[in-house]
Amino acid sequence: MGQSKEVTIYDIARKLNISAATVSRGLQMHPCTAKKTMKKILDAAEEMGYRTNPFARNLISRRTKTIGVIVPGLTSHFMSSVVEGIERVANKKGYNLLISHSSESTAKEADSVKALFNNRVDGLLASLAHDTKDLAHFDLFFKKDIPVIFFDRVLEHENSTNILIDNHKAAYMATNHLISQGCRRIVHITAPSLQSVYADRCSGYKQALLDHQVKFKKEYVLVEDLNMQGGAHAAEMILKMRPAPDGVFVANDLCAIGCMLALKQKDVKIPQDIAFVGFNNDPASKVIEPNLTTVDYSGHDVGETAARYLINHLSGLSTIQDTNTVMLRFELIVRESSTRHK
Amino acid sequence: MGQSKEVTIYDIARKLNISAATVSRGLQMHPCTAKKTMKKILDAAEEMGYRTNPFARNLISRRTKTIGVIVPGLTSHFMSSVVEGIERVANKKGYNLLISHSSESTAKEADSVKALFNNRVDGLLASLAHDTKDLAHFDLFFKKDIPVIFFDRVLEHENSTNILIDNHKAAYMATNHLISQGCRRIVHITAPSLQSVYADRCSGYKQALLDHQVKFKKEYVLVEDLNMQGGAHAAEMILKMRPAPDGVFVANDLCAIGCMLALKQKDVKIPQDIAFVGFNNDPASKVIEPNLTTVDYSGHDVGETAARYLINHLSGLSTIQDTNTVMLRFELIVRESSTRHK
DNA sequence: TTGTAGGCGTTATCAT
DNA sequence: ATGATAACGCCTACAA
Repeated sequence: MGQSKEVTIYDIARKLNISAATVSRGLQMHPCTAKKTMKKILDAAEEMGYRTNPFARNLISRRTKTIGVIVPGLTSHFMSSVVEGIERVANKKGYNLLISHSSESTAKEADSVKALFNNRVDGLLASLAHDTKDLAHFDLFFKKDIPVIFFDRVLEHENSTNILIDNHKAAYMATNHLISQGCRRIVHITAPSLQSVYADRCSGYKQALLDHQVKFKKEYVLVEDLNMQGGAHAAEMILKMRPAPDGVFVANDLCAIGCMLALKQKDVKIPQDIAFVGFNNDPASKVIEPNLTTVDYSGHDVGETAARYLINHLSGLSTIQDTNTVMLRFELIVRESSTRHK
Repeated sequence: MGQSKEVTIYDIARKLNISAATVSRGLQMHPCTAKKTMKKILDAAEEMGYRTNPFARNLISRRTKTIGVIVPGLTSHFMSSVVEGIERVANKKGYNLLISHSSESTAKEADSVKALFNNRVDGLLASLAHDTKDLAHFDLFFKKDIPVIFFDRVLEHENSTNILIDNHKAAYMATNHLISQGCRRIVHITAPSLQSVYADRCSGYKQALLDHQVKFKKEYVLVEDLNMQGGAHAAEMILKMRPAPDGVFVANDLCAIGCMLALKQKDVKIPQDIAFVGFNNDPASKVIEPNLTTVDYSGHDVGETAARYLINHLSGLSTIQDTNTVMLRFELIVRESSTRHK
């Protein structure tokens, strides 16, 4: 619409009676420019409302200063924190973000990959949809050696760097904690997902049982959508089990909460009848009563770390290949939902 | 790093022994291109792994097909829903999103505006930081007639379109509901903010009191940060009030929840002693006990509407000027926290 | 229907 | 230290 024409370096050059080349150098603070001319150029640019045209620049530099981000969804507290973290770092380093969400659909994820590829992002940060079981749709990037970093929801793959926490250990600690509180019939609720996050949490759970001579029963592993509704459904299963379970380790807080609410409605006492541990430290874990014991790790850290790694790599400051997996710290936060004795 | 060289229309032209211009037209499905050559071109493009260079294209078209988004933060369920909505529409229409968050700081907001301006976004969607009290930092856009649409957290201004709900009416209904439940000493918790969202909610509250001959007391209006901590702080104030209030209308769910938790800890009974209504239908409102009555409106709708308006405008399909404010629908969802009689 | 040629705003490589 | 000039990849009159 009313887009008035833009000021170009030629306009500045004309006004100052110098060449466009000099203006270009002045704007970039190129060392071999006379201090005086540089100041004149910068002042004129400011005054005339000049802004550099990123497209002309990118056309030459062949880099877009843009990072693509793919997340399964934005509405979870964890994921939105991650994105905030990414944005903070990217902004500071002068990178733009192209964000898209897959809504947990591999098809959409693939579309996003293609779209971001066509937009020529310099690199990609991604967290996978639940039903994504291989990384074939990322081949566009792998083939061209455009760096891709996966975070949290990752899959093993040689061509990529993964940023996550030690899910096996976290799950081990969570289960361990339940055992130490006296639980012996411990249910595990996990996602219908092929990502290692969930596989690792499940294996940590099993390992803890094993190490304490608590027998693993595969009926105790419930596969549900990891939201409140999935939790409610799991509660129905749990209510039918005989003997009744006395502990639940859930791979996600909201699901745990949905389960707790459903059980409470049936007058099951938490933690006396059954104790709970969740995962992710969602704000709602401090709202549910009793407050939910959970595994805490910072989304901001995940996002910032991922962005920093990628940008360092893009700047040639570091190589990615040598550290294929980055583990961030986490912490088990003990609250009432799992505290059976004082 | 190994960025292999890109295929250009010249490469395709050479291979097919035709001119680059024809290739260009073929790729755009320009009507006056022979069907046969077009097919050849598209096939060759596919086979050679051609992807159009958006920068060369933008350089000519002077449009970036990019929309800037500024939000105060991403971690609230509402805001992340809005962004999801925006992203969905933008994607479908072939627009990219440049997202930044102000962390509720006007200074950062101004930085983002400048950054997005320099990136030449075609338009802007923004929701303001709490302490933003004028739109001067958006002048860059206003002066160049680059469309800006504000949503939810808006400020009155002639140059912009606002997308929100009728906050006055929603607050009126919320307060009304408390009165109908028998509450007469109703506290209102609001933000230390100059946005009309909060002013309108406050005025709706006052109007409802007025219409029911309930006296307005300015001590009943508490200004707090709208998060759980702010709610806990408000609870302290409420506990000191004599006579004790019997209802609270909070401009935000999380704050309401923080307040409820703090009061419950002091053995105040909800809703018997004091009833609650919140705002936004955050998922946590179904976790707190008793479940929180709240005003529901869809973040997805807000985002999709905002994006659609902007894109229609950019496509010249509609004009923005004639409808300066768009009101979306909302609904009061009554739950136990405000239900004093059955 | 297709080809020629010029330009979009920068940057980089030469000279000067 | 500065200036001319040629890319960068695509689009679009205009001509053929």
